[in-house]
Amino acid sequence: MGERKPDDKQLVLREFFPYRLAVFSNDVSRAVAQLYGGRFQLSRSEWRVLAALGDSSGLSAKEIADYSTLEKMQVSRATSALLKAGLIEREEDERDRRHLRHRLSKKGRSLYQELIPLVRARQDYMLSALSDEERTQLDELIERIHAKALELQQWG
Amino acid sequence: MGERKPDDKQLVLREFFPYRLAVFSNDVSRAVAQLYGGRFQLSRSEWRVLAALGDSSGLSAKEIADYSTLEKMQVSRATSALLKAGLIEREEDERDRRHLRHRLSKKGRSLYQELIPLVRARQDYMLSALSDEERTQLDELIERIHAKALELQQWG
DNA sequence: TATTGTTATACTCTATAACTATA
DNA sequence: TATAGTTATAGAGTATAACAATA
Repeated sequence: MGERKPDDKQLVLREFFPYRLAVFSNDVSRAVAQLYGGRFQLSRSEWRVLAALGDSSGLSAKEIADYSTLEKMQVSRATSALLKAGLIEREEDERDRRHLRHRLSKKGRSLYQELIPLVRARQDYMLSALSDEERTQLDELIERIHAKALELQQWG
Repeated sequence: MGERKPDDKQLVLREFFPYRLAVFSNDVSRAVAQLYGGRFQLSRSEWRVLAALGDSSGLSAKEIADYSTLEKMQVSRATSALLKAGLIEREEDERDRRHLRHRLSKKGRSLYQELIPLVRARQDYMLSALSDEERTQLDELIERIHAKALELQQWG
């Protein structure tokens, strides 16, 4: 890809995969965050919690964390903020009072229904650069590298 | 890919491209950050500045920013920390004293040369999941989506 | 004892803007 | 006046750990 022969002692940042990927992912995230962060004033954690509850109502904090790849602490902060904003409601699970069951409020559901089509439209616009076949291919390539990355992470 | 038919009113987070990409990119970054963040105690900004100067010596702060996709402010903080740690040196450009020319110190060069092979090895391990052809394909697919993401970002 | 959820702490990242010095 | 770089500030992300309530 370049004027320079890659060797073991040197690294050209713009050709380094983790760097390219981080820049790419940030730009994709920013394109979506402009929506939920702009007019709707949601943080990324809050957006993910809203998306989790829009998809499956009645989740506990831990289930929201699993759904959204957030730490339980981030979920706790996000649910506090969303409660305060009146976008969600919650109540204790009668059968195990350690669990809090969360769901969207009427206001939250209405925001969700306004936001989702906008967010999907941006995703679809970005993916319109690819054919259906290419999208499947991309998914598969990503999954294979992801598995290797998780291996490395676990080895420490 | 799913038990649920995608529609316009609902969104399943784990099937949403920007979310999947963010999780993927974070895991790839973490696999590399374990190296420079662990034994070498570098932040991500510091690692990028080190990589910039290891590749091209004598850069100004602005040139480092352009090279590394960092804000000039992050560069300023990173160079301060790297100076304090004795990993870089700098001096005024004689022809324009607004510019500071940065380079790795002997200690910084030695750290760079120790770090780069480790970092490359992790990249190569992750990419070993793909054939050469697939890597080229992945690069191309990413670039096409990236261009769309930048369009959206600029529109606001 | 283990689990759910909250709170505390500390460091990093991101974004904006004011400020200085040089040109 | 424009540019290079520093500093200040505030909000958000990340990681660890202590803690209370419940099981």
